Amino acid sequence: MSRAKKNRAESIDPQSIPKAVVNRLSLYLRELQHVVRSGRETTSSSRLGSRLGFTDAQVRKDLAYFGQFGHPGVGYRCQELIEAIRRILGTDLGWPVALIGVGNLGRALLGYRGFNRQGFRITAAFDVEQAKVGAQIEGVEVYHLDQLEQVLLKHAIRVAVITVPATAAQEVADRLVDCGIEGVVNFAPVTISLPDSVSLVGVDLAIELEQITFSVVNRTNSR
Amino acid sequence: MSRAKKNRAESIDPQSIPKAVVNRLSLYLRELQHVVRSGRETTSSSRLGSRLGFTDAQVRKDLAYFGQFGHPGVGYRCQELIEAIRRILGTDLGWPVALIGVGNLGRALLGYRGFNRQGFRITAAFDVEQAKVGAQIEGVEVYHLDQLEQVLLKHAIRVAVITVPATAAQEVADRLVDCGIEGVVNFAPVTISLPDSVSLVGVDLAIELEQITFSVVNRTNSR
DNA sequence: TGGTGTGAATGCCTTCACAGCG
DNA sequence: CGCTGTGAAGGCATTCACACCA
Repeated sequence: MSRAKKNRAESIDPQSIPKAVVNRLSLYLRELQHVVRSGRETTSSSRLGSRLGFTDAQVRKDLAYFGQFGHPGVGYRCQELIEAIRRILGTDLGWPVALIGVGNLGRALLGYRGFNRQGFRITAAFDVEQAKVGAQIEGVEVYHLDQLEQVLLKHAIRVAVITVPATAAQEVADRLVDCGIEGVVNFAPVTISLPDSVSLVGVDLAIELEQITFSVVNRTNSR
Repeated sequence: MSRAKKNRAESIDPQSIPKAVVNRLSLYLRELQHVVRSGRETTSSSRLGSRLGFTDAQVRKDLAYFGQFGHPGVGYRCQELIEAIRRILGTDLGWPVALIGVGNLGRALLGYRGFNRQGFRITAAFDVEQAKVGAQIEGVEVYHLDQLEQVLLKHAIRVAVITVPATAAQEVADRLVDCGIEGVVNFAPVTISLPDSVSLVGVDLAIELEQITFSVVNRTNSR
Protein backbone atom coordinates (compact mmCIF):
# COMPACT_ATOMS: atom_id res chain seq x y z
CA MET A 1 0.00 0.00 0.00
CA SER A 2 2.59 2.54 1.03
CA ARG A 3 6.25 2.47 0.27
CA ALA A 4 7.36 3.42 3.76
CA LYS A 5 10.65 1.74 4.43
CA LYS A 6 10.52 -0.49 7.44
CA ASN A 7 7.11 -0.24 8.90
CA ARG A 8 7.38 -3.21 11.21
CA ALA A 9 6.81 -1.15 14.33
CA GLU A 10 3.60 0.76 14.82
CA SER A 11 4.21 -0.76 18.22
CA ILE A 12 4.96 2.26 20.38
CA ASP A 13 2.27 3.31 22.82
CA PRO A 14 0.81 6.48 21.35
CA GLN A 15 -0.13 7.76 24.82
CA SER A 16 3.55 7.99 25.68
CA ILE A 17 4.40 10.39 22.90
CA PRO A 18 5.04 13.89 24.23
CA LYS A 19 2.53 16.50 23.19
CA ALA A 20 5.41 18.69 22.04
CA VAL A 21 6.50 16.04 19.56
CA VAL A 22 3.08 15.93 17.95
CA ASN A 23 3.07 19.68 17.69
CA ARG A 24 6.40 19.70 15.92
CA LEU A 25 5.15 16.98 13.61
CA SER A 26 2.55 19.41 12.33
CA LEU A 27 5.27 21.98 11.75
CA TYR A 28 7.38 19.47 9.85
CA LEU A 29 4.38 18.68 7.70
CA ARG A 30 3.73 22.31 6.89
CA GLU A 31 7.36 22.94 6.12
CA LEU A 32 7.61 19.85 3.91
CA GLN A 33 4.65 21.04 1.90
CA HIS A 34 6.43 24.35 1.53
CA VAL A 35 9.58 22.62 0.32
CA VAL A 36 7.60 20.66 -2.24
CA ARG A 37 5.97 23.80 -3.57
CA SER A 38 9.41 25.34 -3.92
CA GLY A 39 10.39 22.46 -6.20
CA ARG A 40 12.71 20.34 -4.06
CA GLU A 41 12.07 16.62 -3.71
CA THR A 42 14.17 15.86 -0.66
CA THR A 43 15.32 17.63 2.46
CA SER A 44 17.31 16.78 5.57
CA SER A 45 16.89 16.92 9.30
CA SER A 46 19.31 19.81 9.57
CA ARG A 47 17.62 21.82 6.83
CA LEU A 48 14.21 21.20 8.35
CA GLY A 49 15.47 21.98 11.80
CA SER A 50 17.26 25.19 11.05
CA ARG A 51 14.23 26.48 9.18
CA LEU A 52 11.99 25.81 12.16
CA GLY A 53 14.42 26.61 14.93
CA PHE A 54 15.18 23.08 16.14
CA THR A 55 18.33 20.99 16.13
CA ASP A 56 18.79 18.27 13.57
CA ALA A 57 18.89 15.66 16.29
CA GLN A 58 15.53 16.85 17.53
CA VAL A 59 13.97 16.36 14.14
CA ARG A 60 15.35 12.85 13.77
CA LYS A 61 14.35 11.84 17.30
CA ASP A 62 10.83 13.10 16.77
CA LEU A 63 10.37 11.15 13.57
CA ALA A 64 11.96 8.07 15.10
CA TYR A 65 9.02 7.80 17.48
CA PHE A 66 6.95 6.67 14.54
CA GLY A 67 9.23 4.65 12.30
CA GLN A 68 12.12 4.91 9.89
CA PHE A 69 11.50 7.46 7.23
CA GLY A 70 14.94 8.69 6.27
CA HIS A 71 17.42 7.59 3.63
CA PRO A 72 21.03 7.75 4.80
CA GLY A 73 23.11 9.96 2.56
CA VAL A 74 19.97 11.39 0.98
CA GLY A 75 17.74 12.74 3.70
CA TYR A 76 13.96 12.56 3.61
CA ARG A 77 11.92 12.34 0.45
CA CYS A 78 9.32 15.05 0.96
CA GLN A 79 6.32 13.40 -0.61
CA GLU A 80 6.93 10.17 1.20
CA LEU A 81 7.34 11.86 4.58
CA ILE A 82 4.31 14.08 4.02
CA GLU A 83 2.15 11.04 3.47
CA ALA A 84 3.59 9.33 6.51
CA ILE A 85 2.97 12.30 8.79
CA ARG A 86 -0.56 12.74 7.50
CA ARG A 87 -1.24 9.11 8.30
CA ILE A 88 0.22 9.57 11.78
CA LEU A 89 -1.84 12.67 12.47
CA GLY A 90 -4.89 11.01 10.99
CA THR A 91 -5.50 13.83 8.53
CA ASP A 92 -5.29 11.49 5.56
CA LEU A 93 -8.79 10.37 6.52
CA GLY A 94 -10.60 13.64 5.81
CA TRP A 95 -12.47 15.02 8.78
CA PRO A 96 -15.87 16.64 8.79
CA VAL A 97 -15.87 19.37 11.43
CA ALA A 98 -18.67 21.18 13.23
CA LEU A 99 -18.39 24.86 14.06
CA ILE A 100 -20.41 26.24 16.95
CA GLY A 101 -20.96 29.98 17.08
CA VAL A 102 -21.41 32.01 13.90
CA GLY A 103 -20.02 35.33 15.09
CA ASN A 104 -17.11 37.26 13.62
CA LEU A 105 -14.54 34.60 14.30
CA GLY A 106 -16.83 31.75 13.34
CA ARG A 107 -17.56 33.32 9.99
CA ALA A 108 -13.86 33.89 9.40
CA LEU A 109 -13.14 30.23 10.04
CA LEU A 110 -15.95 29.18 7.72
CA GLY A 111 -14.11 30.98 4.96
CA TYR A 112 -10.67 29.78 5.93
CA ARG A 113 -9.01 27.86 3.09
CA GLY A 114 -6.28 26.30 5.18
CA PHE A 115 -8.61 23.75 6.72
CA ASN A 116 -9.50 22.05 3.48
CA ARG A 117 -5.92 21.92 2.40
CA GLN A 118 -4.98 19.97 5.53
CA GLY A 119 -7.79 17.45 5.43
CA PHE A 120 -10.60 19.21 7.28
CA ARG A 121 -13.95 20.39 6.05
CA ILE A 122 -16.38 22.40 8.11
CA THR A 123 -19.55 20.55 7.33
CA ALA A 124 -22.10 22.18 9.59
CA ALA A 125 -22.35 25.39 11.61
CA PHE A 126 -24.55 26.06 14.62
CA ASP A 127 -25.90 29.09 16.41
CA VAL A 128 -28.79 30.00 18.68
CA GLU A 129 -29.86 33.15 16.86
CA GLN A 130 -32.85 32.44 14.69
CA ALA A 131 -31.74 35.17 12.28
CA LYS A 132 -28.70 33.09 11.39
CA VAL A 133 -30.33 29.67 11.31
CA GLY A 134 -31.08 28.44 7.81
CA ALA A 135 -28.52 30.64 6.14
CA GLN A 136 -25.67 29.33 4.06
CA ILE A 137 -22.29 30.90 4.82
CA GLU A 138 -19.39 30.06 2.55
CA GLY A 139 -21.47 27.13 1.39
CA VAL A 140 -22.01 25.79 4.90
CA GLU A 141 -25.50 25.39 6.31
CA VAL A 142 -26.23 27.03 9.67
CA TYR A 143 -28.37 24.95 12.02
CA HIS A 144 -29.94 25.75 15.34
CA LEU A 145 -27.96 24.41 18.25
CA ASP A 146 -30.90 22.20 19.16
CA GLN A 147 -30.27 20.19 16.02
CA LEU A 148 -26.75 19.41 17.19
CA GLU A 149 -27.10 15.71 17.91
CA GLN A 150 -29.08 14.95 14.80
CA VAL A 151 -26.67 16.74 12.46
CA LEU A 152 -23.51 15.39 14.09
CA LEU A 153 -24.80 11.87 13.67
CA LYS A 154 -25.93 12.43 10.11
CA HIS A 155 -22.53 13.70 8.99
CA ALA A 156 -20.53 11.43 11.31
CA ILE A 157 -18.84 14.47 12.83
CA ARG A 158 -16.38 13.63 15.59
CA VAL A 159 -14.61 16.94 16.19
CA ALA A 160 -15.85 20.48 16.76
CA VAL A 161 -14.63 24.04 16.93
CA ILE A 162 -16.12 26.36 19.54
CA THR A 163 -16.36 30.05 18.61
CA VAL A 164 -19.10 31.21 20.97
CA PRO A 165 -18.76 33.94 23.63
CA ALA A 166 -16.90 32.95 26.78
CA THR A 167 -20.06 32.85 28.85
CA ALA A 168 -21.60 30.16 26.65
CA ALA A 169 -18.53 28.03 26.04
CA GLN A 170 -18.84 25.56 28.91
CA GLU A 171 -22.49 24.87 28.22
CA VAL A 172 -21.82 24.32 24.54
CA ALA A 173 -18.96 22.02 25.40
CA ASP A 174 -21.19 19.98 27.67
CA ARG A 175 -23.77 19.58 24.95
CA LEU A 176 -21.10 18.49 22.51
CA VAL A 177 -19.94 15.87 24.96
CA ASP A 178 -23.50 14.65 25.41
CA CYS A 179 -23.67 14.20 21.66
CA GLY A 180 -20.58 12.03 21.76
CA ILE A 181 -18.01 14.46 20.40
CA GLU A 182 -14.43 13.20 20.60
CA GLY A 183 -12.32 16.33 20.16
CA VAL A 184 -12.75 20.06 20.63
CA VAL A 185 -10.81 23.17 19.69
CA ASN A 186 -11.94 26.00 21.94
CA PHE A 187 -11.48 29.59 20.80
CA ALA A 188 -13.52 31.09 23.61
CA PRO A 189 -11.27 32.88 26.08
CA VAL A 190 -12.17 30.75 29.06
CA THR A 191 -11.04 27.45 30.52
CA ILE A 192 -13.51 24.68 29.90
CA SER A 193 -13.47 21.28 31.51
CA LEU A 194 -14.34 18.08 29.72
CA PRO A 195 -14.13 14.44 30.62
CA ASP A 196 -10.61 13.38 29.78
CA SER A 197 -11.95 10.93 27.26
CA VAL A 198 -12.42 13.99 25.04
CA SER A 199 -9.42 15.75 23.48
CA LEU A 200 -9.22 19.46 24.02
CA VAL A 201 -7.04 22.23 22.65
CA GLY A 202 -7.55 25.83 23.63
CA VAL A 203 -6.56 28.84 21.54
CA ASP A 204 -6.77 32.27 23.11
CA LEU A 205 -5.89 35.11 20.80
CA ALA A 206 -5.20 37.56 23.61
CA ILE A 207 -2.87 35.09 25.31
CA GLU A 208 -0.72 34.87 22.21
CA LEU A 209 -0.27 38.62 22.32
CA GLU A 210 0.57 38.47 26.02
CA GLN A 211 3.42 36.09 25.25
CA ILE A 212 4.76 38.70 22.86
CA THR A 213 4.52 41.64 25.21
CA PHE A 214 6.25 39.68 27.93
CA SER A 215 9.26 39.00 25.80
CA VAL A 216 9.30 42.49 24.36
CA VAL A 217 9.23 44.06 27.81
CA ASN A 218 11.79 41.66 29.19
CA ARG A 219 14.19 41.76 26.32
CA THR A 220 17.69 42.72 27.36
CA ASN A 221 18.40 45.40 24.84
CA SER A 222 21.85 44.19 24.10
CA ARG A 223 22.90 43.20 20.62
CA MET B 1 3.12 52.24 44.59
CA SER B 2 1.87 48.69 44.71
CA ARG B 3 1.12 46.71 47.80
CA ALA B 4 2.93 43.61 46.63
CA LYS B 5 4.38 41.93 49.65
CA LYS B 6 8.11 41.62 49.40
CA ASN B 7 9.14 43.03 46.12
CA ARG B 8 12.84 43.16 46.84
CA ALA B 9 13.71 40.88 43.98
CA GLU B 10 12.89 41.76 40.42
CA SER B 11 16.36 40.37 40.18
CA ILE B 12 15.87 37.13 38.25
CA ASP B 13 17.06 37.11 34.68
CA PRO B 14 13.91 37.17 32.59
CA GLN B 15 15.64 35.31 29.77
CA SER B 16 15.94 32.30 32.02
CA ILE B 17 12.22 31.93 32.57
CA PRO B 18 10.80 28.96 30.66
CA LYS B 19 8.41 29.82 27.91
CA ALA B 20 5.94 27.35 29.38
CA VAL B 21 5.85 29.31 32.61
CA VAL B 22 4.91 32.52 30.84
CA ASN B 23 2.20 30.68 29.00
CA ARG B 24 0.71 29.38 32.20
CA LEU B 25 0.92 32.84 33.70
CA SER B 26 -1.56 33.98 31.07
CA LEU B 27 -3.83 31.12 31.99
CA TYR B 28 -3.64 32.00 35.67
CA LEU B 29 -4.55 35.56 34.79
CA ARG B 30 -7.56 34.52 32.78
CA GLU B 31 -8.74 32.16 35.48
CA LEU B 32 -8.27 34.76 38.21
CA GLN B 33 -10.43 37.17 36.27
CA HIS B 34 -13.01 34.44 36.03
CA VAL B 35 -12.87 33.85 39.78
CA VAL B 36 -13.34 37.55 40.44
CA ARG B 37 -16.38 37.69 38.19
CA SER B 38 -17.83 34.76 40.08
CA GLY B 39 -17.62 36.79 43.27
CA ARG B 40 -14.69 35.24 45.16
CA GLU B 41 -11.89 37.43 46.45
CA THR B 42 -9.23 34.84 47.10
CA THR B 43 -8.17 31.50 45.68
CA SER B 44 -5.41 28.98 46.26
CA SER B 45 -2.74 27.24 44.27
CA SER B 46 -4.62 23.96 44.44
CA ARG B 47 -7.89 25.48 43.32
CA LEU B 48 -6.23 27.28 40.43
CA GLY B 49 -4.26 24.23 39.50
CA SER B 50 -7.09 21.74 39.48
CA ARG B 51 -9.19 24.08 37.38
CA LEU B 52 -6.43 24.37 34.80
CA GLY B 53 -5.06 20.87 34.99
CA PHE B 54 -1.82 21.58 36.85
CA THR B 55 -0.55 20.56 40.26
CA ASP B 56 -0.61 23.02 43.12
CA ALA B 57 3.16 22.91 43.38
CA GLN B 58 3.43 23.89 39.75
CA VAL B 59 1.32 26.96 40.30
CA ARG B 60 3.35 28.08 43.30
CA LYS B 61 6.67 27.45 41.57
CA ASP B 62 5.60 29.41 38.52
CA LEU B 63 4.58 32.42 40.57
CA ALA B 64 7.72 32.17 42.70
CA TYR B 65 9.80 33.03 39.64
CA PHE B 66 8.50 36.56 39.95
CA GLY B 67 8.11 37.25 43.63
CA GLN B 68 6.04 36.46 46.69
CA PHE B 69 2.39 36.93 46.02
CA GLY B 70 0.68 34.49 48.35
CA HIS B 71 -0.59 34.75 51.89
CA PRO B 72 0.04 31.64 53.99
CA GLY B 73 -3.18 30.29 55.40
CA VAL B 74 -5.21 32.42 53.00
CA GLY B 75 -4.05 31.79 49.46
CA TYR B 76 -3.84 34.47 46.80
CA ARG B 77 -5.93 37.61 46.78
CA CYS B 78 -7.27 37.67 43.23
CA GLN B 79 -7.19 41.37 42.56
CA GLU B 80 -3.69 41.70 43.88
CA LEU B 81 -2.38 38.78 41.86
CA ILE B 82 -4.15 39.94 38.72
CA GLU B 83 -2.38 43.26 38.93
CA ALA B 84 0.94 41.60 39.57
CA ILE B 85 0.62 39.28 36.59
CA ARG B 86 -0.44 42.09 34.32
CA ARG B 87 2.64 44.03 35.36
CA ILE B 88 4.80 40.99 34.70
CA LEU B 89 3.31 40.39 31.26
CA GLY B 90 3.48 44.10 30.54
CA THR B 91 -0.20 44.32 29.68
CA ASP B 92 -0.81 46.95 32.33
CA LEU B 93 0.82 49.39 29.93
CA GLY B 94 -1.84 49.28 27.21
CA TRP B 95 -0.50 48.26 23.83
CA PRO B 96 -1.44 49.72 20.49
CA VAL B 97 -1.35 46.91 17.92
CA ALA B 98 -1.12 46.92 14.14
CA LEU B 99 -3.02 44.39 12.07
CA ILE B 100 -1.74 43.53 8.61
CA GLY B 101 -4.16 41.88 6.22
CA VAL B 102 -7.84 42.79 6.21
CA GLY B 103 -9.29 39.52 4.99
CA ASN B 104 -11.80 37.30 6.75
CA LEU B 105 -9.61 36.59 9.72
CA GLY B 106 -8.28 40.13 9.95
CA ARG B 107 -11.78 41.54 10.04
CA ALA B 108 -12.77 39.07 12.73
CA LEU B 109 -9.84 40.13 14.89
CA LEU B 110 -10.72 43.80 14.37
CA GLY B 111 -14.06 43.04 15.99
CA TYR B 112 -12.68 40.85 18.72
CA ARG B 113 -13.55 42.21 22.16
CA GLY B 114 -11.08 40.09 24.07
CA PHE B 115 -8.10 42.18 23.03
CA ASN B 116 -9.30 45.36 24.66
CA ARG B 117 -10.15 43.55 27.83
CA GLN B 118 -6.59 42.33 28.17
CA GLY B 119 -4.83 45.59 27.46
CA PHE B 120 -4.54 45.61 23.67
CA ARG B 121 -6.08 47.89 21.13
CA ILE B 122 -5.82 47.41 17.40
CA THR B 123 -4.98 50.93 16.38
CA ALA B 124 -4.30 50.61 12.68
CA ALA B 125 -5.00 48.07 9.95
CA PHE B 126 -3.14 47.64 6.68
CA ASP B 127 -3.82 46.04 3.33
CA VAL B 128 -2.63 46.34 -0.25
CA GLU B 129 -6.05 46.37 -1.90
CA GLN B 130 -7.04 49.90 -2.78
CA ALA B 131 -10.69 48.98 -2.34
CA LYS B 132 -10.08 48.47 1.36
CA VAL B 133 -7.75 51.39 1.99
CA GLY B 134 -9.43 54.36 3.59
CA ALA B 135 -12.29 52.38 5.06
CA GLN B 136 -13.05 52.20 8.75
CA ILE B 137 -13.71 48.71 10.07
CA GLU B 138 -14.93 48.37 13.63
CA GLY B 139 -13.71 51.91 14.11
CA VAL B 140 -10.21 51.13 12.91
CA GLU B 141 -8.72 52.97 9.93
CA VAL B 142 -7.37 50.85 7.09
CA TYR B 143 -4.12 52.15 5.57
CA HIS B 144 -2.15 51.05 2.56
CA LEU B 145 0.81 48.90 3.45
CA ASP B 146 3.09 51.59 2.03
CA GLN B 147 2.12 53.83 4.91
CA LEU B 148 3.34 51.26 7.41
CA GLU B 149 6.40 53.03 8.77
CA GLN B 150 4.72 56.38 9.04
CA VAL B 151 1.68 55.04 10.91
CA LEU B 152 3.64 52.77 13.22
CA LEU B 153 5.77 55.70 14.29
CA LYS B 154 2.84 58.02 14.71
CA HIS B 155 1.01 55.63 17.04
CA ALA B 156 4.16 54.26 18.68
CA ILE B 157 3.13 50.74 17.68
CA ARG B 158 5.63 48.09 18.72
CA VAL B 159 3.73 44.84 18.04
CA ALA B 160 1.82 43.55 15.04
CA VAL B 161 -0.53 40.78 14.01
CA ILE B 162 -0.12 39.21 10.58
CA THR B 163 -3.29 37.94 8.89
CA VAL B 164 -2.21 37.96 5.25
CA PRO B 165 -2.12 34.93 2.93
CA ALA B 166 0.79 32.56 3.44
CA THR B 167 2.52 33.66 0.26
CA ALA B 168 2.77 37.25 1.48
CA ALA B 169 3.64 36.61 5.10
CA GLN B 170 7.42 36.61 4.92
CA GLU B 171 7.56 39.79 2.91
CA VAL B 172 5.18 41.55 5.28
CA ALA B 173 7.24 40.36 8.21
CA ASP B 174 10.40 41.74 6.63
CA ARG B 175 8.79 45.10 6.12
CA LEU B 176 7.62 45.14 9.72
CA VAL B 177 11.14 44.44 10.87
CA ASP B 178 12.46 47.25 8.71
CA CYS B 179 10.01 49.56 10.44
CA GLY B 180 11.41 48.54 13.81
CA ILE B 181 8.64 46.24 15.00
CA GLU B 182 9.51 44.36 18.21
CA GLY B 183 6.96 41.56 18.32
CA VAL B 184 4.79 39.64 15.86
CA VAL B 185 1.91 37.21 16.07
CA ASN B 186 1.70 35.34 12.79
CA PHE B 187 -1.59 33.75 11.76
CA ALA B 188 -0.44 32.88 8.26
CA PRO B 189 0.06 29.12 7.90
CA VAL B 190 3.75 29.31 7.07
CA THR B 191 6.99 29.51 8.98
CA ILE B 192 8.52 32.95 8.87
CA SER B 193 12.00 33.85 9.99
CA LEU B 194 12.88 37.02 11.79
CA PRO B 195 16.01 38.32 13.44
CA ASP B 196 15.94 36.93 16.94
CA SER B 197 15.81 40.41 18.33
CA VAL B 198 12.13 40.29 17.36
CA SER B 199 9.66 38.16 19.32
CA LEU B 200 7.53 35.81 17.30
CA VAL B 201 4.56 33.61 18.06
CA GLY B 202 2.86 31.56 15.38
CA VAL B 203 -0.75 30.43 15.45
CA ASP B 204 -1.90 27.95 12.83
CA LEU B 205 -5.55 27.08 12.99
CA ALA B 206 -5.18 23.87 11.01
CA ILE B 207 -2.38 22.70 13.26
CA GLU B 208 -4.59 22.99 16.31
CA LEU B 209 -7.06 20.67 14.63
CA GLU B 210 -4.29 18.26 13.74
CA GLN B 211 -3.37 17.96 17.41
CA ILE B 212 -6.95 16.94 18.06
CA THR B 213 -7.19 14.35 15.34
CA PHE B 214 -3.95 12.79 16.45
CA SER B 215 -5.20 12.21 19.96
CA VAL B 216 -8.62 11.11 18.76
CA VAL B 217 -7.14 8.55 16.40
CA ASN B 218 -4.63 7.34 18.94
CA ARG B 219 -6.91 7.15 21.90
CA THR B 220 -6.94 3.76 23.53
CA ASN B 221 -10.64 3.19 23.77
CA SER B 222 -10.51 1.94 27.28
CA ARG B 223 -12.41 3.64 30.09
C1' DT C 1 31.05 12.60 1.97
C1' DG C 2 26.51 13.46 3.61
C1' DG C 3 23.14 11.89 6.03
C1' DT C 4 20.19 8.74 9.23
C1' DG C 5 18.97 6.25 13.74
C1' DT C 6 19.96 5.74 18.47
C1' DG C 7 22.11 4.69 23.18
C1' DA C 8 24.20 7.64 26.64
C1' DA C 9 24.72 11.99 28.84
C1' DT C 10 22.95 16.26 29.91
C1' DG C 11 19.93 19.66 31.46
C1' DC C 12 15.59 21.37 32.46
C1' DC C 13 11.05 21.20 34.32
C1' DT C 14 7.97 19.15 37.42
C1' DT C 15 6.81 16.95 41.66
C1' DC C 16 7.71 15.92 46.43
C1' DA C 17 7.98 17.03 51.03
C1' DC C 18 8.42 19.98 54.60
C1' DA C 19 9.69 24.29 57.24
C1' DG C 20 7.48 28.46 58.28
C1' DC C 21 3.96 31.75 58.80
C1' DG C 22 -0.68 33.99 59.53
C1' DC D 1 -4.96 24.48 60.79
C1' DG D 2 -4.42 25.93 55.95
C1' DC D 3 -1.64 27.30 52.63
C1' DT D 4 2.62 29.36 50.84
C1' DG D 5 7.61 29.20 49.35
C1' DT D 6 11.41 26.35 48.35
C1' DG D 7 15.49 23.00 48.52
C1' DA D 8 15.99 18.32 47.01
C1' DA D 9 14.65 14.41 44.23
C1' DG D 10 12.88 12.61 40.29
C1' DG D 11 11.55 12.16 35.56
C1' DC D 12 11.32 13.54 31.00
C1' DA D 13 12.88 15.86 26.83
C1' DT D 14 16.78 17.54 24.27
C1' DT D 15 21.41 17.23 22.78
C1' DC D 16 25.66 14.70 21.98
C1' DA D 17 28.34 11.52 19.71
C1' DC D 18 29.01 7.79 16.99
C1' DA D 19 28.05 3.40 14.38
C1' DC D 20 26.26 2.54 10.14
C1' DC D 21 24.57 3.08 5.43
C1' DA D 22 24.14 4.85 0.39
